Amino acid sequence: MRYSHLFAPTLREVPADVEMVSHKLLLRAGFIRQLVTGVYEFLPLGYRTLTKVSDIIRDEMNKQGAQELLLPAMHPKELWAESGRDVTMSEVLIGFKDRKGTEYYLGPTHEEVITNLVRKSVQSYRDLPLNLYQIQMKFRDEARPRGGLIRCREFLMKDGYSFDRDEEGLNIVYNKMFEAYTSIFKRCGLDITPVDASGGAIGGKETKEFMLLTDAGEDSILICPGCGYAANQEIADFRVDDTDEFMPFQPIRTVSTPGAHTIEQVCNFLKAYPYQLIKTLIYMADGKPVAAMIRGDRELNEGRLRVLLGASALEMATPEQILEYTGGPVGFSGPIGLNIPLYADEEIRYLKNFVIGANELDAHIINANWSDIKSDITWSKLRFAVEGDICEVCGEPFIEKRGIEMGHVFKLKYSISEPMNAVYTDEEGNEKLMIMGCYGIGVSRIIAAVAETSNDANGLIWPMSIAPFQVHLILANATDEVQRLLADSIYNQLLSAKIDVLYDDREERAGVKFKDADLIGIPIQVIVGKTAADGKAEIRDRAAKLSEIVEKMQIIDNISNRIQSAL
RNA sequence: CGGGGCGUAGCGCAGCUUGGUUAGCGCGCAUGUUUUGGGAACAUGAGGUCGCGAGUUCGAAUCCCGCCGCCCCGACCA
Repeated sequence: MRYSHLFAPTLREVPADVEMVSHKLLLRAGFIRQLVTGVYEFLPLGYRTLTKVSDIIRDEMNKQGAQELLLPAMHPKELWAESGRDVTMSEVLIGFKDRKGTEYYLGPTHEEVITNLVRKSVQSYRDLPLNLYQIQMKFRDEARPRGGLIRCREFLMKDGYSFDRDEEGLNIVYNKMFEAYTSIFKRCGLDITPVDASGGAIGGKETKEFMLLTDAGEDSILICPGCGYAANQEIADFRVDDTDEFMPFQPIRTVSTPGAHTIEQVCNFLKAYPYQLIKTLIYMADGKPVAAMIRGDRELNEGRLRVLLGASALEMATPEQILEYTGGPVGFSGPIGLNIPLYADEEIRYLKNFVIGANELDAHIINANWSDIKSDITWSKLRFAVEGDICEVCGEPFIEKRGIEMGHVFKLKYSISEPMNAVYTDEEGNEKLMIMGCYGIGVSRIIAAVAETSNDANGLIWPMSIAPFQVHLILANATDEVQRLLADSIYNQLLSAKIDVLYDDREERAGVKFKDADLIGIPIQVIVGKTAADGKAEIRDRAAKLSEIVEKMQIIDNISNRIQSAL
């Protein structure tokens, strides 16, 4: 490709309000442009890299026996009603109507569509297992798109789905996909940490997220330096401190706390610490109220509570509902006298003389103890793990890191096949549910992740495997005939050798070309300049910033060797 | 959805507080001359619904109201 024909509008400056490094560099280097919030155009350079990432994914998926197909982006609403996810995922679904008024969604993920396809086409155990995937744009009405390609409303995703006869089959394909993912990220030059995770709205039991650990990450990851256990904060398992220290009980009493409805205000008013308070949170679980109690300085893990309750929808009660079920306003809820199910975090089991709400305006109860609470209480781990919590496995304290989720493998099991009745007939003629797994990778997000982690003050630095081109050939002075002849000759030789080359033949000053080359970040730069008179060119490593002067006869071999060793 | 910030030429910004010529600067773009290995110099020139709408006023980029869009921070997820 000749640069003079390339559509790659590089920028010297970027909008001041763009924060993330990858976002800035991908914009500046002419890889992407934004249409509206969370929706991007992939320019030729960006699309080349996207294609290279996709090809690596295909290669590794196919190696593990998966088959590529392409499913529709527009889904009839009824299909989503079958799985019930038209309700549970309603916030991210982007819908529209056709001319007849039939409702559709743009696919945010494809479990429904693929399960429908497979259940119609597969009858016998002989047709299983199946492992199918596609690479396609996904559409999600994200609450907050951010960071350029990090979090988009329209993004390229590889999504794969497996259908097996039994758990054993699922385990085999799940492990294969885990292997494939490990290889994919490695080949893309990403250092990825697999962590335990929760299934989220897609459901599923056993799941691993592939995390890129970076301060720019959106998720919190807890890592145990002792045994290597790593998990998303939402499910990280920790050991609860269950020491029961002796402490004399104080007389319980109700005190006036005018205007103090936050933990901080109550603490200031009562001269207490947040860990001496118990906050009582009122939730609506599938329409029924429950109370969850947790230490004042902790955060409730709604995922854990939802699992404990077996609820599909869990949301905080409205002020009106709180008034109805507790008799008091928001900020003064407490367990005494409540007529709704009580759940408490195990951590507060041995707390004594604690502070709780009195279920009336401007009043709290101090020196409360569990013997004062007559209702039944269900104890469970309800809070989020935090840095310093003790690893359940080995007893070492966790450290916390930030991460970006690059991929996810789930064992869906029967969560989709059951509501959608995806069945097959087994050897004995019995009808059985297919067991499913699903496997996703954010393809466009990989580009952002690599850009985020591999760059310097001058621009991007692509690994050979996914660089838009392998070689950036620079004709330093386009008006110098000797230079042009040598550069043309090298260009043609590289093309013949099937090496991906971008040839900067523009009539620009050398400095402009060097700046653009460093910004775009192609790993090998070949500079044809002053040394052309001696029949030599300069080969420069973008990442190491090291150059060598090479005789023209050896240039192609030198480059080929560099490419081979980089791949 | 809550909080904060921003919207003026392709890009980056000033002007707005205190309304008043023809709305300005840098980069980029076009033409010419010189230059030619790290984002050249000079000269000339083109380029604007001041986000949109309604209002106040003799007069609005500037003041008021409404809307839209964008970025950042939190609740949600590849």
